Amino acid sequence: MVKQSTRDHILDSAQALAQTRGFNAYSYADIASELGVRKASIHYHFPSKHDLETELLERYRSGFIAALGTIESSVENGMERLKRYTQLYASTLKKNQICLGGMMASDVGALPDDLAPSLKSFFKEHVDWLANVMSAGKKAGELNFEGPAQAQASVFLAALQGGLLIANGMGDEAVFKRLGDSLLAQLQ
Amino acid sequence: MVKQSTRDHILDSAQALAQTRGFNAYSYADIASELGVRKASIHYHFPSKHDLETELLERYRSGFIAALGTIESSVENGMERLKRYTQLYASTLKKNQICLGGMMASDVGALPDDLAPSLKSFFKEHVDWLANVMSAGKKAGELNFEGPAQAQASVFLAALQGGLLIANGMGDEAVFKRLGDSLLAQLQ
DNA sequence: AGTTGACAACTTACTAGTAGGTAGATAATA
DNA sequence: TATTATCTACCTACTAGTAAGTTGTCAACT
Repeated sequence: MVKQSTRDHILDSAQALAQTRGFNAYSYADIASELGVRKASIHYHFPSKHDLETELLERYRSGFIAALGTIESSVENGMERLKRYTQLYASTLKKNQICLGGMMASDVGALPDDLAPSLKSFFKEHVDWLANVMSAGKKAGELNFEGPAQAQASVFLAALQGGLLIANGMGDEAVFKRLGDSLLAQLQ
Repeated sequence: MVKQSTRDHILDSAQALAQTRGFNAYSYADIASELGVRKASIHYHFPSKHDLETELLERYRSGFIAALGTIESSVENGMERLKRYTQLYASTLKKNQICLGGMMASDVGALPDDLAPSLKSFFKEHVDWLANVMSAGKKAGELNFEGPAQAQASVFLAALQGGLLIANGMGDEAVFKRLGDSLLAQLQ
């Protein structure tokens, strides 16, 4: 952890608020009071909320891609890779948060239109990564499923996103744990 | 369609707004202008926004239970019942909306705590209904899956909720269509 | 039949508080 | 001395919510 600038702190705070309360239920005042600075300082770094939102999504996207790279380089087995992927979601849930992408998707009707392409890419990247892992895992005999890997990957992603949503809504971590286990068991 | 009171119109409008923009991104002013009445009229029927939210969820819950009853009484086959269930979600997506329950779950961090029990019951009702359909369908040889029906039902619900979220976020109905097909095919 | 009272549904006109955003002064840093 | 970062102080628009008054309907009393 190198030097954390105010700018980074703002993004961190905004992200936590967005993933907890929703993309449209936090304000510059919330961030300011959390960081102990004035609202105007935040406007200095992010002139409009739209600027902040744009950067938030971009940072989340690239951060997630980095996390996927870490998984690939640290474990070889397909099943193990999927397990690690679900753990990424589980750690979000522990903070009573859902995926920023999922939150944006739910609030897309109240968000500026120009965020949509980036959000679309976010989901596409995840499905593609999962499909690759599944395809390779099947070939290696580590994973077992019928039909195209792409379809299987879509179901997997949707179930995790929905599971995160439901478990968060029910305030019950165990719901997500069981879901993840079932999901992985089906690929055995 | 019997007499639609202003009260019902308010609920309809609020529900549409909540399912489109999010539970915290619509105002009494939005509803008022949509209905052509004054804000104060809405406060007359629902003194606080909390009152409106509570009733919104209750109405949605009981409406959904009624819809599940309709499915049960109109089709016998388990696979057909699940298909009809997924169509309920698909029709929501057509209006660029997601499930009100899913929307609430995403915004639960910014919602009054006393809505939580009702939301929890909402998801529980759905999983239980799906588990019953699946269990009966398996016994009748109409559905095919391994492991407990409850686990299967949880995955099914999570995948549909997540699929709705993702398809809405991507602005692509076909994504949900394919997901529903895969999901049902896996139970064949 | 005509008046009265009560109530439901809705209005206008207002409140205090919060939203995002800006101008201009000031402090820290290179 | 510039530049960067932060501040105070403000603006306008909008938020949920309230008070008090107006309308229409309907039943009870005379």
